[in-house]
Amino acid sequence: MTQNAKETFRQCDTGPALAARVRTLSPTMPRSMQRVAEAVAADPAACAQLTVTALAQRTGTSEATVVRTARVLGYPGYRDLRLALAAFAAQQQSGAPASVTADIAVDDPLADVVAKLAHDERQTLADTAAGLDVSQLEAVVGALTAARRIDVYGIGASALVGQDLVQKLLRIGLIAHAHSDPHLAVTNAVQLRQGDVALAITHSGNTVDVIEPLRAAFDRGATTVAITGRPDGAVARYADLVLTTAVRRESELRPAAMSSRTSQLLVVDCLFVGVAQRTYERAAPALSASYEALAHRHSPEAPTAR
Amino acid sequence: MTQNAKETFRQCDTGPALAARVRTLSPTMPRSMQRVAEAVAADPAACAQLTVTALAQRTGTSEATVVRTARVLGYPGYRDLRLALAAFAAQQQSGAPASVTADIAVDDPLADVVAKLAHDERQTLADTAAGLDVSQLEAVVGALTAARRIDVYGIGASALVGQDLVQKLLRIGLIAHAHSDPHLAVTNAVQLRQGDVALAITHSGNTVDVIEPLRAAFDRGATTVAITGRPDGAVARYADLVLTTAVRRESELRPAAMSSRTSQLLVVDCLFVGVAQRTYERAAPALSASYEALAHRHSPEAPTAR
DNA sequence: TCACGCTTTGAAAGATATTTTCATCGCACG
DNA sequence: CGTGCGATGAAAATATCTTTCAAAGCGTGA
Repeated sequence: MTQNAKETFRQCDTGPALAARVRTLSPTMPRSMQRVAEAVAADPAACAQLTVTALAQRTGTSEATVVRTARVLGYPGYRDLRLALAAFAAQQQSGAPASVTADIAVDDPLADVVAKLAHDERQTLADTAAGLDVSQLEAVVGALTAARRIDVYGIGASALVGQDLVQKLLRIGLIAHAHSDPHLAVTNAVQLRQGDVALAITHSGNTVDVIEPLRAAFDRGATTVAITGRPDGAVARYADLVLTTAVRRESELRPAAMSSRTSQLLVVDCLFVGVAQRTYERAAPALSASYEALAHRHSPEAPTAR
Repeated sequence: MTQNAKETFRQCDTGPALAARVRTLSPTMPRSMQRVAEAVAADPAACAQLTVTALAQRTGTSEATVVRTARVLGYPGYRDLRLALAAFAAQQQSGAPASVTADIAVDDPLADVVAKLAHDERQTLADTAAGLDVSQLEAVVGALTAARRIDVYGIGASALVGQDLVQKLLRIGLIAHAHSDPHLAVTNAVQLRQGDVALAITHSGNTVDVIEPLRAAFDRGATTVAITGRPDGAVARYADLVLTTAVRRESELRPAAMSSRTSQLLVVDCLFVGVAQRTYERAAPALSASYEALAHRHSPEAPTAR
């Protein structure tokens, strides 16, 4: 039979993307949809066995809500979500032992803490990578590359991420500044104009201290970018471009700052590499130059692979 | 045959067993059922996307025949065969595409960059977790918990990691300072005494600017700790305790600073959680207090779906 | 504080998909 | 040349999924 042997592959990449989407989208959903999403994320294998009605009942919602959730997660309907769930469960079966997915307890031995934290950060990275909108990323890279001047706003843990970005950009010859003082940030923001880039980093998407300077830059006509876990947050109102980071459940011993930082740093790295690629002629010598310069600050030990 | 009563269906046999069963049972089947079985075995992924009607049409048979085939293959009905098919297909293609392990090229599309960076950082985390000496970690946590004062030294990218650690420790009531100015670092280091902790962060293990203050602290009798990728480096000479971070190959577009930072941050997080566990009585209220305090800095926006 | 409007939600109607039923067909054998 | 029996598909019956719509909830602004 001559069937259309061409790639009938659909975009429905069943893999980790599913869990990622659940975690990324979950916070922006209404309550009952969240319940469904949680149930699905908690036990995909079990949910794959359930009909709409059964899942609705189990989550204490209605069929309509289940279908709506499936839609938000990117499937045409529940039927397809179910298939993806089955696929996901199969893929996951050889995966992590349940113990590392549990929350960190006060009396966990340190070895477990290490395993759980590592697992969690790995998951965060996978989620972020899966959830990143590459076209937005592309646009941000373009804006950064062309910018006359780049201002970065971040507070608390996000301030460090901002500094990381700035360090990297400086290293390849861009003009970038990190601001964590809200007043100075605004003061500087009003100096920006079209062609400049203002970039705000906030996990919650609602941090006033970084939204204010971003707004100021926005009003001045600069290209504004937000790196946030909440693309529906207030920060997005003044952001021309939004890069979404994964959001994971937090707990007392695992503050949100921890996973958001991991997530944000991945985005920052992507930006850096993207810009470095596009300005390679200029960046490559700059990179080696800074490498050379640093060698002097190291003792003359020869570095070798261990 | 079996009526659809309470016959529970085991989904654990989705794997290669499916193909095997098709081959085993195929010869005993009537012609049209064979056609269905063949189609299923030939391209499970594609068949998983088809409805009964579609599969019947494609194989030139009827819905009834498809359902019968599903039954013979051991499933309660077509719906379940379809789920198994999806799971099977997912398992087949589960291995990581080799492409993500390759180095980042100047002309890689941004989507590949994201995938590669994420993959790499995930690998770094796994390596670090695997390579961490838990007994050393335990000792460091103990020292931090008991310390009167904690000084942290880091330069460049490691400076940010140091600040991250300090932010976290301050948050749970410890007295910690980050130093990235080598002179000030030494000046402060000589103030340390037994029972204090000095912690140096350096990827290369040979950064003079952080080794000097660590040495000063060491000479004063403080407990000295190194977080480094080179436990055989110069920094280890003045470190009572050494925590080893994973070292990955670097390249022009993927500076060492990138993966070392990921690695170092994991260690920092482990330290933080370890200390928080051991000082839980004090840390828990402090953590919630700082959380409360921050809430005021966020706008009162309610999260809503976009 | 209260009313307004927008969002969220579930009940039930509507549409599809799956399963069952049953009449017909094809083939082997008497 | 029948006759019997499994194989087969059309169509009915059922289960499942999707859509619609009205009511309830909730934040917003007067």
